[in-house]
Amino acid sequence: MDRPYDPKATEAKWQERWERDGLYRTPDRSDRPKFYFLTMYPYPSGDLHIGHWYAMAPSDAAARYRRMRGYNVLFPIGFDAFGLPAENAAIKHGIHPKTWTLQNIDRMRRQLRSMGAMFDWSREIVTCEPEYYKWNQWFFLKFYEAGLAYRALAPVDWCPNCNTTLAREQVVGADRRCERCDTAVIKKDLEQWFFRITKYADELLDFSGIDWPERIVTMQRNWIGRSEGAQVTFIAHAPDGSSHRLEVFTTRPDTLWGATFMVLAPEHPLVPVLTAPERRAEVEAYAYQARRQSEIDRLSTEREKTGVFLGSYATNPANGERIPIWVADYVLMGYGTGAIMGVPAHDQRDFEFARRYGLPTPVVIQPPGGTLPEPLPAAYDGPGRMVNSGPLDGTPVPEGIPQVIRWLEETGRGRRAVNYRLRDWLISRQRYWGTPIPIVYCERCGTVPVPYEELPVLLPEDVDFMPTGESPLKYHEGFRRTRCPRCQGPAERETDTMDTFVDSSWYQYRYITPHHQEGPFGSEEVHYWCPVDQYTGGAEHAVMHLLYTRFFTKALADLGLLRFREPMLRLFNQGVILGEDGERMSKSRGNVADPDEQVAKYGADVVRAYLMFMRPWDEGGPWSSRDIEGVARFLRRVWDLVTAPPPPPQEVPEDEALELRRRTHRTVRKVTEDFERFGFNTAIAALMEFANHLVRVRQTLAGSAAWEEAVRALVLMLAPVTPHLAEELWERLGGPYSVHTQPWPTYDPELARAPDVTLVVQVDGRVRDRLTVPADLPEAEARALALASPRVRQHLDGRVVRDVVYVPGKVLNIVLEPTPAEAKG
RNA sequence: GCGGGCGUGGCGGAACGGUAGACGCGCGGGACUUAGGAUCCCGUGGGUUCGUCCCGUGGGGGUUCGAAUCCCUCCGCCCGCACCA
Repeated sequence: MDRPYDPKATEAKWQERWERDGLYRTPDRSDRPKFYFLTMYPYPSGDLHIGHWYAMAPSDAAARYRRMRGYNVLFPIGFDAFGLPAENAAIKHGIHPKTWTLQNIDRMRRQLRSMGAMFDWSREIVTCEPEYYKWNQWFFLKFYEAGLAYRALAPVDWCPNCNTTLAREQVVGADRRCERCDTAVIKKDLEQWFFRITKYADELLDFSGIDWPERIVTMQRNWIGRSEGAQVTFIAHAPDGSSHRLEVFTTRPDTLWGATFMVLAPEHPLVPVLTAPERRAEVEAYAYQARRQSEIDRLSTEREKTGVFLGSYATNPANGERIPIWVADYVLMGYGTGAIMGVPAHDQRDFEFARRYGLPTPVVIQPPGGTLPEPLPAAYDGPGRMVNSGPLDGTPVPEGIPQVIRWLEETGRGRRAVNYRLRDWLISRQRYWGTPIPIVYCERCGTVPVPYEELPVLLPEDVDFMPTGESPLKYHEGFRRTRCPRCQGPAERETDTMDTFVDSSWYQYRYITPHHQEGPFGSEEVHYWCPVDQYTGGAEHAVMHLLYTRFFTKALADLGLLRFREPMLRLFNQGVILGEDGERMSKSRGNVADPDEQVAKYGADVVRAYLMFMRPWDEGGPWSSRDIEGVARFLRRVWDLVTAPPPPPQEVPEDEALELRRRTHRTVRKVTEDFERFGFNTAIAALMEFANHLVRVRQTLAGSAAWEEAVRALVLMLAPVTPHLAEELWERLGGPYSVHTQPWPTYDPELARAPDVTLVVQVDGRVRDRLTVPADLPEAEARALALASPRVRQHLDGRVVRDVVYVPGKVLNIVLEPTPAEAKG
C-alpha cells in the first residue's frame, strides 16, 4: 500500500493530465441539457487569497456535481482587469498599470490552477484587452443612440482620495464615504455621462422570474426605493410680484390641508427667485453653509433641523391659505422635486422644524375614537380620519389618499406620481486605467459619437497617470486631439473613462464567444447557454454589480440583442471567511490564512474540503488551523480504506452486507440532496460518517459486492470535493478515466429507506422508551408493543389513557388524563 | 428610525413540528510504539439516588398530544439603508 498519501505529486500529476486531455473544455453544443454555472470573476489584485478559494472551490464542486449529473456544464473564468488599484499601485511603484495587471493575472492563473477547478481556460477573458473593452464602447454607442446614455451637468459625488466621481451606489453610509477607500466624498458640479437605469426602475423591482436570496432582493428593492403619492402644484409668489409653480412630491396627499409651510432644498433653482431682498444675505449665507456642510462629515442625522425664511409665500391649493416658504438642508435636491410641503402635525421632520421656528401645527388626521392632545407632543402618522380638510372631512386615512389625488387631478392642482430613490448610473471616471468613452467634441458639430468602424478607441499606454483631479488622458495630446468624424474638423476626445462596473455588466455573455469579432457575442451561442443558471459570489455587490447587470440585460433585450430579460436565474451568496480570531482577515492583523501555504501543507483537496465542511457556505466564518486537521485525517482515512491490502477472503455475513448496501444508498440520497441545496457541510459530514462505517466493516466485508459498491460510491461522491484524490483512487479501483466524467451515483429509494426504525415512545410528550420496529408497523401493533414496555408501564401507573398519537416510523405518544392535582393546577 | 438575518455543549456546527447535540475540533481514558503532536478503540451537555430520573436550544408567555423549529413579547448580536418627504 502507498502510504502516506502524497497530495503534491498526485495533484500535479492529474492537473497536467486533465490539461493535456482538455477534460474541462466545454463543447459548444451537446445532447445533454446545458448548465451555465458562473462564479464572479476576480480582480487581479496580486495574490489569490482564501476568500477567492472560499468563493470558487465550492462553486467548482457544485459545477462538477452538475456535470456528473449529466449536464453540459460551462464554468468559465476571467479577470476584472481594469480599475483603480492597478493605477494606484502603478503610481506607488512606478510600474505601468498594464504591466502590473498582467503580471498579477499570470500569478493568479497559476494559483487558480492549483485549486484543481474545472475552469474552461480556453474561454478566459481579460477586460483590459482592447478585444474586450471595444465592446464596452460599442454598447455605449448603442445606448447613446437609444437615449440610454446621456451627458449632463449635475452635482455629483467626488472622492478626493480616488480623484474621481463615483456612482451613487459607490457612496456608502450616512457619512457618505467612498465604497473603495472609505474617504468622505464631496459634491462637485460636473458634466458627466450617465446610463439611464431609472428607465428600468419598475422592471428592476420585479424579481418574479429569478430565484435570488431574499436579502439581495430586499436590498435592491430598498435601493430603488419606489414610493407612490402625488405631485402637487403650489403657486409661489415672488417678491417682485411674479408667480411661480412650485411642485412638491408627497406620499401623503391626504394631509394637504395641514401644510403650513414649504421648504426648498438649498440648491433649488427657485430659491434666488423667491428670496425677498431684505432676506437675501441671510439666505445666501445659509445656502453657502449648507453646501459646505455636505463637504464636511454630515455625520449626525439626528442633528437639529435648521432653515431660513425666504420672505415669500405660497398658496396652499387645498384651502387657499398663505404659507411661508423656507429653505432648509433637510430637504434634498436629489429626491423628488427638491421641495416639500411642511405638514408638521403628521410628519416628524416637519414637526421638529415647525417646533423650532414656531410654525403652526394644525391637526388634519384624528386617530380612531379620540382626539390628539394639545399641544401635540409629536407628529401623528397612524390611522384615523381626515378633519379640517374641507370636502374630504371624515374620510378614513388609507382611502383618503386616492380621493385627494382624484380631487387634485380634477381641479388641475396635481396628479398621481411615483418617485424613486434610484438615480441614473454615473459612469464617467477621471482616471486612466479604464475604457475610453467613445465620444468626440467638435466645435461645429457638438457631441459626436465615434463611428462603430473606428472602434476600439484605444487606451494609449504612454500616459502620465499621476492623479491631478482631472482625467490623465486630458494631458495626452495625441489622444485628446482628433478629427471630428462628421466634419473632419479639429475636435477633442472625451477623456474620462468608464466605471469598471460596465465591464462586469455583460462579461457573462462574452465568455460564450470570447474572441467573437463581429459583435460582443455570438447570438446563437449566447441563446444556447444563457441566461446563467447559477451565479455565485459575494453579497457586497447587491446594489452595484448585481443591479447594473440586470439593467444591462434588460437594455440589451430592448436593443434586440438578447431574447431574455434577466441575466442570472439563481444566485447564491457565500459568506465571508474570517481570520482565526474571528476578525476580518488583514495583513496588518496578521490573521491571514494563505491558500498557497495551506496547499503546500495539506494539498488542494484538503483545503477545498475543509472550506466546504467548515460552516454553512452562506455564513462564512473564522478559519481554524485545528479543524482543518480533522478534514486531513478524514481524507487520509479514505485513502487507506481504498489502498490498504485487502484482508484474506472469507465468508461474507449477509446481514452486514445488506446493512452496508442500505447505508450506501442512504448516503447517496443524503449527499445528493445536500449538493442540490449547497449544503456542503452536511454532505461532507455524511461522507465522513459513511467512511467511518466502512472502516468498521472493512475486515469482514472488503472484497464483497456490497463493499465494491460502497467504495465506488464514496469515491464518486468525493470527486466534486476532492477532484485529485478521487481521480487517483478511481484509477486504483480500476474505474475508467476520468472519474469526473462518470455519472453521479444513483440510489434505490427502497434500499435507502431504513426497514427498521427507532420508534420513540412518549408518555405525555416525554421520551420513555425507544423500540426498534419495522418502519410500517400498524398502529394497533405499535400501541400493543408500547404498552407492553416496562419503562412505559412504569409511567402509566394505572392512569387513564386519553389519547394515543402515532406517527409511523417516528413517534408514539401516549396522552394521559390529567390527575386531579394537575387538572386543578 | 426602517428593512433583513441570527442567538443550540468547552469550540465550529446538526436536527421535514416528532430521539436535541449528526459530523468535526478539543478534552479524558486505553491500545500499538524507542518515541509521538502518527494511527486505532472507548468516553465526553449539566445534575443525579448513575441499568434512574430531573433539567437543558438568550429571557418570559402562548399554540400543540408533542416546540430549537410556529405565534406574541423582551434582551443581545450581525448586516444593509438612513433627514427619501
